[in-house]
Amino acid sequence: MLLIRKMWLDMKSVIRTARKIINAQLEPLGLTGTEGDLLFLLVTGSDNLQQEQLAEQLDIGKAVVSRAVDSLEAKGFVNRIRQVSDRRAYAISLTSKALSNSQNIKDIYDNLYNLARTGIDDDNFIFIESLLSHISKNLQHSEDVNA
Amino acid sequence: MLLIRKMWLDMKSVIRTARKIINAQLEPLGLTGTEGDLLFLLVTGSDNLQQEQLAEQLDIGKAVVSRAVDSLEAKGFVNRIRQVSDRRAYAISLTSKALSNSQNIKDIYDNLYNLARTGIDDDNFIFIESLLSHISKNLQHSEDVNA
DNA sequence: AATTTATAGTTGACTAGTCAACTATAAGTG
DNA sequence: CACTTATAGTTGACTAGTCAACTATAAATT
Repeated sequence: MLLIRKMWLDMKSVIRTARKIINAQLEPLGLTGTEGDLLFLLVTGSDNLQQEQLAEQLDIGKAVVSRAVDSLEAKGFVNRIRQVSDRRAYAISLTSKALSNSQNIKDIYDNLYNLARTGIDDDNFIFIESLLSHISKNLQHSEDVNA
Repeated sequence: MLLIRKMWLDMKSVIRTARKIINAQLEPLGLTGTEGDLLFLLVTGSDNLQQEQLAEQLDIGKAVVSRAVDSLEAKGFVNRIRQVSDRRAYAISLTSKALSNSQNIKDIYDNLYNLARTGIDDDNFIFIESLLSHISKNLQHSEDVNA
């Protein structure tokens, strides 16, 4: 099989399997994968981000963020706080319920990350990331040109 | 930002952007991405595979293959041929319509592959694939254990 | 041969995500 | 200041994919 085809499959597999592992561990908290991603971002030092920023940092569309925040709000993990400086935007702030689960959430993601890089030393990990970033830019650039 | 978080985003971005590029080029042929993936597999030397094998080689569920083959059949690109040796299974065979488009389809995927690896030499490409495969196995193994 | 177990494919219900159209507010320009 | 353009968020329609239940056939076990 073509090497690149295998690379594609491996990337798909990594993302799919990671999603499954995360989902299974978030389930007892009553959270979906996207909701967990969002909370993880907020609990690791970036509380009070706007939805637009969440979308950008998670690399998903703002429609997904809008619905995930709806759901997190309904479940009592976050509040939308209308910004005075820009009345179109909300700051998404963590509730005490979210804070009391924050270590749990961090552990779930940290464990996944540790699992993923088991047996790969730091230099190689940095290297792989730089190559993936390179590939990503290659494709993105062509998208921009043809758009 | 955590390096691994960036790696995740890059992988997601590569897959998403590749999908968009492929979709845009398949559109004039009246094909979706999954249908294109399937035809590409069949035209690059593996005609008459069974659906189960297509699912495995594309790393997608057999439900997706079932529906994509339905659609490809309706569009006249493939035929299902009931196997005498195993009357549960079909061989998926390319029609002349598919064959007359095969170079076009190959070019679409080859161009994407060339674009992706622009500026990355062969050794590094082999290396990145081995690391991705390693990561994929790390995750998969934990899935197996916890299932 | 009859019974159980496994496999190929189909279908329906579901999840995650995209895209485009929309509302409301903000910022830039004549 | 009025007008245009840009931005934050929402919503509905759509796509790609998963999972589990099902049918039909095959293979293994008794």
